Amino acid sequence: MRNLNPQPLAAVREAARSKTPLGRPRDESIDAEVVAAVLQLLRKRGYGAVTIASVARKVKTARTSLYRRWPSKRHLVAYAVVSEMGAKPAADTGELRADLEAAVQTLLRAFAGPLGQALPGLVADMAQDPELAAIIREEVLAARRKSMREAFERAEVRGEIRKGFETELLLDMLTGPFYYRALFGHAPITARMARDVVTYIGRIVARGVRRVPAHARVPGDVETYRRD
Amino acid sequence: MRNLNPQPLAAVREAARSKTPLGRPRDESIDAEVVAAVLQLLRKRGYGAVTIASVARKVKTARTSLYRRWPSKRHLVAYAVVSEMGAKPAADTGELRADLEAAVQTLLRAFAGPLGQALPGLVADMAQDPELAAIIREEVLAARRKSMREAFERAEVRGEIRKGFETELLLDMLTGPFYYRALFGHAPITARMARDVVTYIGRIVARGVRRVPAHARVPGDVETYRRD
DNA sequence: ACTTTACGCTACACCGTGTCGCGTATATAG
DNA sequence: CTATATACGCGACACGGTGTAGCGTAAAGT
Repeated sequence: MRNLNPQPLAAVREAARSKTPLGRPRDESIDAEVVAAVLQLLRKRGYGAVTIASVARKVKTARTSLYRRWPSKRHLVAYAVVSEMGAKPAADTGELRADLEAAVQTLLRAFAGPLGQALPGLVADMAQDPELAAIIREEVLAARRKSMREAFERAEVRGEIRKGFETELLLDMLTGPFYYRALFGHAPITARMARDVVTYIGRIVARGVRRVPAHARVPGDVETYRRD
Repeated sequence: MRNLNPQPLAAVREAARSKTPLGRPRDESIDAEVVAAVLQLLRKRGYGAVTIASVARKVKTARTSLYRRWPSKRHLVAYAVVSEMGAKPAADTGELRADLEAAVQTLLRAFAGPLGQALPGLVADMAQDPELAAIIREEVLAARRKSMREAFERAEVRGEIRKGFETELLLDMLTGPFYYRALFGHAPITARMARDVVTYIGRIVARGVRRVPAHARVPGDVETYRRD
């Protein structure tokens, strides 16, 4: 979670001395309630409805109490989203297609929930706060990408796919369409689409492809694209 | 441009009567200066620096004059971006790869300019204003998508690629990575990456691919992915 | 008791959006 | 030339959201 909730200076000392800090302890239940409130507001009324005041009202606490825990609204929302979208266990079925399908299903579900609602506002906040951007990338995106990257690596080791791909680009082509559609809304995000993306990615990396020798070509076997 | 600048009620009557309206005419030079000012602010200081006041100051006009022309800041920014990113001529080289490369080059350049700076804020505004979202989709995205879609269709007619693809998805896989990287910044947008995307898309659609008959397979010719 | 921290509250400063009304400038219609 | 209609520049304002400061009080440790 890193720097998202840097406020408890007392907690730092706590970790250092491994003792209970001093003074009145922080009400830990508030953290969870705030996260729940943010996610609910996000889902039901969108990013614009998430204000410090609206969250405080929902949790029945004071605005200033929230500012004691998070230095800004951005950090608050990021904390909530990261809490919800924490690292997921990476699927390892022994087959690339199934691994990727599992990963894509996770994306599908994520965009139906609060993350889908938060995405546009989150992206705008990230653009204005590089530190926040780094946190979101590392805590939300990196975990998902890592599991998919490893799926490709395992497939390569198994000899299931060919070698030498720009894996990062494959990841972007696999998941980029989801973000793209979620943010611009020009096309719906469907299970069918998720399936097709995986199929197409598979076509890129698949082995078992033989170049048809020139003498054996039939009309229509145009080979515009060089293959290696 | 459609509904982005709906203010000139007089202009409606003008069009209806095809006469000069009445009263003091609007200073047309302001429109162009405003667009230039918005784009410059966007490029140099980012979306956050674009406020009605900052634009008015740059153009040396009054805030209220801007509100007479555009109903909100969102409309103002959208108008500027659409003015800059108007429909581009579609490349038609007779070869899919070259057509796609041209389209992708356009994207590459666009993200280096004001659009790249505006994107996060624009996306957030779109999420809060469905009407604005529709305008941006139609005026900015649709034109680019159309030219790429037609490139695929021409290639299909020429027999350069196979048939039956989800073209919309191919478009998303082709351009989604650019938007994805521009918005999240997890990887740079480079000429190399642009080239590779086109290569990979080509691998998906290319003909000249023959399934290796089972009796002719050599070890390592794993065929996990069904092909049709 | 004393110290230290958290909590809830009120008040405030700041900034950006969007609206209103005024006096003035510039066009057309009669 | 007068009347009408619109645009312009200006000042003022309401509204809402962010973030800060200070107060009295509550809850822990020493």
